[in-house]
Amino acid sequence: MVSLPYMRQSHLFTKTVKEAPKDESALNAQLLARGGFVYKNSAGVYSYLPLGWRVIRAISQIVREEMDAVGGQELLMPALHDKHYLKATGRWDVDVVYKVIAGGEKEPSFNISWTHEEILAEIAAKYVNSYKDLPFAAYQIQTKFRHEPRAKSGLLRGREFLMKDLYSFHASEADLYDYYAKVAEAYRKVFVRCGLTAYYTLAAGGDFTIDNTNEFQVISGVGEDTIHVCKKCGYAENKEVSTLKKGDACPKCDGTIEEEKAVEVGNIFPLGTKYSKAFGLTFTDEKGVKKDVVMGSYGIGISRLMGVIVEQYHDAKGIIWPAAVAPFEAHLLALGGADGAGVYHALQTHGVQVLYDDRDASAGEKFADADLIGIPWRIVVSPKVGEGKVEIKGRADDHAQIMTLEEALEKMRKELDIGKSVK
RNA sequence: CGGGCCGUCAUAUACCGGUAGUAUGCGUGCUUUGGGAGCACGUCGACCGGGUUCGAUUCCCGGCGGCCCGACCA
Repeated sequence: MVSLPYMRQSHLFTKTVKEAPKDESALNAQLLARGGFVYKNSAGVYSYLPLGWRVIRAISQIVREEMDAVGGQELLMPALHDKHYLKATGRWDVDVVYKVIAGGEKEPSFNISWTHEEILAEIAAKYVNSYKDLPFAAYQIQTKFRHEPRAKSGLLRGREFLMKDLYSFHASEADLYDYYAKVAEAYRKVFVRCGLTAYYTLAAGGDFTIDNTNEFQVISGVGEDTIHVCKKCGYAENKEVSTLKKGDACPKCDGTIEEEKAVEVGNIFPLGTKYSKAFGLTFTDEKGVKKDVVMGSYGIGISRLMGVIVEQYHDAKGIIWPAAVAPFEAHLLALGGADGAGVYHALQTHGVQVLYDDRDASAGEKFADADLIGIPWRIVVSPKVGEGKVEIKGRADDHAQIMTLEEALEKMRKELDIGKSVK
């Protein structure tokens, strides 16, 4: 069934809760749980409920558009991986890998997906023969499983999470780095569209690559990383590889280096030929010489992004979704016994994604829920507002205005929240 | 994986070695209707296992689960 761009709140099977759950202390998890966006099934394992899934889909759509724009071809790979994949690259015994023991077996013969370099390298080996088959890039949005020793911070570090992973295949390192720069640019666009200020940061590669890599970092007190950043020109280094320190002059401009906690929202890795070699992923070049394909990989944590956005966009009353990722565009409240059905249908006719609070609830409860859920525009119909008029208020605005529906539609069109800048 | 804290109605909490209380929610009815309404009645609870004890939800041990700090990490 297709998820409709409009909904009556009385039909929504989830409810808001007034009090923060005692088993969540991270702000993103508290607000998302209270609003009915997510349900925690285990530590670091969440269900995305109807409202939350709409946000995930909005973020995914932005990511898809930008990946498609740099030639990414979307596919979907399996979550269940035979052990030969990780054995081939020596990663079978990496400790975050969840291994699967089937009924009747003593030893695990599969693992569940923690990353897909091996899977796609093997697939690519079937189709790539010549330099004429290169370059290309493919991506998926899929669930990753990692046995984190300590899941924490709500959606920011889970054991199961949604990730977009893009892999690129090249005839040369030069071509890889050319594409790498294009993906970095695409990532900038993704984060801008999601309303985030993300710093392009030099970092260490970890398990995935031997080279230094680059990460996109959003400054936030809940971050697990520490970056050295010049806020004037946007130059940033992860503290783990940085030779700079707080108070130093920026090496790129006349600004000053600051030290900040940050959340990694994206990363890009030059992989080289490690995975190509393991799976016989070779091509024949113009001179007839057989060579290893050069690979890159590029990740964005989709579910983490939802958590980060909540950390950045909230107030004491609830979430303030940037319009681009909001579950709906408008939240229609019928108060004082008014019937909002007419306005509800009119908004639909004008293509506005609207959640209609038609519940038999008090005004205070509807206002509180609207603030908590955080849809960008709140539209009220009531006897007080008057026949033929609506009251409209942006979630972050202090005051509401009364106008005709046509004027309200115009206002919403004009004042689209297009997000913050990127450095 | 080391350390700390914590498991009580659906939710948030309180008390207690001897009949587990409050608020919210939920149900019914009436009254309400612009910032989580009021009244009445009703409804629902001690994570699991073992030990100590006349008696354990309470104390002890173990398990399981959750959160936090650290290490590690999208």
